[in-house]
Amino acid sequence: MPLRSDWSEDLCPVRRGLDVLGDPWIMLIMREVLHGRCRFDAIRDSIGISDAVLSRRLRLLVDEELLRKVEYRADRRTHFEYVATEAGADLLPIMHAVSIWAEKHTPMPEGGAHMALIHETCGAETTSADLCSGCGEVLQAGDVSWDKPWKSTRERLVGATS
Amino acid sequence: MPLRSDWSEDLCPVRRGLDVLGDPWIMLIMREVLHGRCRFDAIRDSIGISDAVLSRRLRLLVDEELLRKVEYRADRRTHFEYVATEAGADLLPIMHAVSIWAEKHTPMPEGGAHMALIHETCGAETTSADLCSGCGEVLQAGDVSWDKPWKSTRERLVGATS
DNA sequence: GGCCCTGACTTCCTTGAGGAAAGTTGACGG
DNA sequence: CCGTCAACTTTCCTCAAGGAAGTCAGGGCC
Repeated sequence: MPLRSDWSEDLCPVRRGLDVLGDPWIMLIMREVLHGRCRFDAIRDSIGISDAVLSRRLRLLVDEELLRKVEYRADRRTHFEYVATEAGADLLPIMHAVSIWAEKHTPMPEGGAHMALIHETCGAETTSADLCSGCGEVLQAGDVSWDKPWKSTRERLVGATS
Repeated sequence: MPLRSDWSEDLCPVRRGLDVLGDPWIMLIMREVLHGRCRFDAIRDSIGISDAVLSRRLRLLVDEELLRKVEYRADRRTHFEYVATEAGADLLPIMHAVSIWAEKHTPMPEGGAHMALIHETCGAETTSADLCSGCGEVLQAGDVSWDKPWKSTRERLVGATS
C-alpha cells in the first residue's frame, strides 16, 4: 500500500499489525473466508468488491500467509478456494473487538439487530473478544457462531486448516 | 473515505466499524491520544504523518465523536488538545487485539522486543484484549500501561474524559 | 509598532488506488 | 472442436489520498 510508508519493520506491534490490517477490505475478506465463503465469486458477490481489488488483496493475503490457496474438485471440475491459515483465523479477536465496538458506538441502522457471538463449546453468548465471557475459554474460530438476526442465520465459523 | 462506498449504514457491525477504523492512521492517532500525546505537533512528530492528513483525520475523529477538541492554557497561550471520548477510549481492546496478533504473527524486527500490556489495577500482564487474563476484570484505558522495552518506557494510558 | 515564532491548519499538485469492462487461461461437456 | 464457466488479469479512466509548502492567528519581545 504505497500511499504511505512501509510499517512491517516497525518496532511497535500495533503499527506492524496495521501494516496489514489497516485496509478495510482485508478484514472483510477474512471474515468471508472464516464464514466458509472461500471462492472468488462468493467473496466478491458477498462483500461487493471489484474483481481487480479482490484479486490484488487475495494475492497479498496469500503472500502474507493469512490465506492459503488450495485446489479442490467439485462438479467434476477443479476449483480454487482460499482457506485461513492460523494467522488468518487468529484475526477472530480483532473482528470481535471491532464488532463489539461498533455495536456500542455506531448507530444501529434501520432493520439492524444485535449480532450475538456464540461460543458453541459452552453455548453462551460472549461479550468479550478473545476469552469467552461465559466459560473463560480462549475463543477459536471453529468454536464460534455469529448470529445475525437480520439475515436469520447463525453461522459457525471455519477455523484454520493445517 | 469515498474511494469505496459508505458502510456506516451497513447492517453488519463489523462493516460499520471498519467504515471508521479501516484506515491505518485512525488507530495510530487514537493510540497517541490514549498515550497522552494530545497536541497536533506531538501526534504528528510521534507517528510521522503529514500536517494535511493529520488535520483531516482529527476533524473526522471529532465528527465521529471519538475525540473531543478542548482548549487549554499553557505558556500563557491558548492551545488545543484532543482528548478521547468514551467511544475513543473503547478502541483499547481493538488495539490490544491488533498488538497481540502482530506479536504472534509478524516477524519481530531487529531491536524489537515484546510489548507487555500491564493491568495496573492487579499488576499482572494481560494476554487477553478486553478482559485482564490475570484478574478477569474488564480492561479500561486508564488502568492499563504499555511496557515498551525498546524505548524503556512504561506508559499508563489516559482514559476517556467526560 | 514592527517583527518573528510557533501552532494549527489549508492549498495545490502528483501519484496511485479503486472500479468497469474486456481479455485470458485452462478445464470440461456436448 | 467449439462454447462455457470459473477465476483471474489487464487496461483504462477517474478521483481522491498523501505530502510539501504556503497561510493565518495569536503572543512575546524589543
